[in-house]
Amino acid sequence: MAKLDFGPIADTTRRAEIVALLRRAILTGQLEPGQKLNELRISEQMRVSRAPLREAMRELVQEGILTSIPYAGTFVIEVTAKDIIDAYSLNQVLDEFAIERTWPLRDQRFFDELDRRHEAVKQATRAKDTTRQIETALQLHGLIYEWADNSVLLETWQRLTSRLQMYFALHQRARNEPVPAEDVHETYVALLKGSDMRAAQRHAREHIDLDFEELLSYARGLEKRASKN
Amino acid sequence: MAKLDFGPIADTTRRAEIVALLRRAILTGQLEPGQKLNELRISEQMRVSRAPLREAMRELVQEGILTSIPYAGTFVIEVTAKDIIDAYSLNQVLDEFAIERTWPLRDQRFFDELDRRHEAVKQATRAKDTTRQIETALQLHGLIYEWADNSVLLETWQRLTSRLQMYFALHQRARNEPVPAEDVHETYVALLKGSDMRAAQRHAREHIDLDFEELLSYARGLEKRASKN
DNA sequence: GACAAGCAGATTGTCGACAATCTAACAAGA
DNA sequence: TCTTGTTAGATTGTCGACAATCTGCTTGTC
Repeated sequence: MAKLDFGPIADTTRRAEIVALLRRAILTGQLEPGQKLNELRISEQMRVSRAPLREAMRELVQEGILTSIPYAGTFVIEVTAKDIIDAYSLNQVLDEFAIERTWPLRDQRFFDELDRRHEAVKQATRAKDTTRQIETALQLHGLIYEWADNSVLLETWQRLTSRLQMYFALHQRARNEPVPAEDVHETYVALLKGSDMRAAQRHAREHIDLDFEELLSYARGLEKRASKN
Repeated sequence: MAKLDFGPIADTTRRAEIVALLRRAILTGQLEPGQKLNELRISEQMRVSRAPLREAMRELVQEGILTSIPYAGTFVIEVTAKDIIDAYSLNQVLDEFAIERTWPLRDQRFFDELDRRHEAVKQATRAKDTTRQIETALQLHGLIYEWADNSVLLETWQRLTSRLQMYFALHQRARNEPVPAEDVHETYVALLKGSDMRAAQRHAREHIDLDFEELLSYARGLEKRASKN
């Protein structure tokens, strides 16, 4: 018997598809922070009744990218500078932990997958597809979490990723300029292939990809704009 | 004008109450791991239609204590030894981080609240109310997360707490014997009041309250029982 | 007896309609 | 003018019924 892994069949509930659609719209910034989601309007656009739509929205609320106020509505979360700082600082700690756990488990398959994802980032960069660039960069970054063999850690990372992706997308949209052409992941990948775990951890802690500094300055801009209202 | 803080009004949707009811039932072990939740039966018992019940269940799925398989049902998550180990090891890392962030923010109000929660644990212990003892112990433990001034960290902790509470409740149920009478939190509280942050972190990392060792041995028992099927 | 097809019951997924609540505009009174 | 009460419209929360899907049993065939 060949050990062929078929994997699970796709979820074919409307709910699951709605979740995917909404999530994508939020994470790419098509739905802006603070924006209200009108159930009737969306359900008509999607040709779906409100029941599965509402269930989908509950999931995204719990996922942390929507927020719900009873009898008032469901809204895309607002993004403050503090949120970004908080998410980033937690991400640093988790990175360190993920690298520590992944380290002894690295094997050829890990290195191959690392290269594959790195290549995907470079390709998206060449194609100037900013949305895809963010996606692939986060997937590259997520490999250490998938490899760390800790399901709770992975879940936590995935929740965090949603927000990070949203933050970066907003940032890109705001500055509205082409993404950096040079490859900022070269060092990261090289360190993960190397033999100095501490160095890899230090790098993760100090220099996150996708220039975090810029993201922060964007966040501070948001803060100022918000305080004026 | 007296600066009286009224705080937000209680959510009075059926959905929110159902969430609370179900969560409590799961975390106290009244609903056992792996058990299926029959929508019709539960909605009749609660005198509620299936719509809000289903929405509540979606929330708990996303919260990580239920799992859903399309057209098959929604089930209480199974608990494996690995889950417990994973949750615990992540908890160690988060504790360290939370202590680091809380440390410079400690003030009189912090110490007062620390004592208050510690007292609550002792009281539950004296009353031999095991469920409440677990709850209060986790609340005591959660103070450093509430104080760390990092919303993402707090959310992560709350998710983790759900599972930890469930694990401990299962453990207590399984061994079915009175809880330890002596106070295991004395050292923890003292260290948090002291001036040696490293020592507090080390304590959190090495000796978690509510004897984790026992919990693990229980988890290993689960593993063995499961492998027999 | 083994096995596939098909049927019946139970359960989940989805729908359309109704009830409860909120918001904003307007009117009445101090 | 400011406050308070009222009302209409829109939106969310909930309900009961129907459709889609799964499960286990029965039946028929070899």
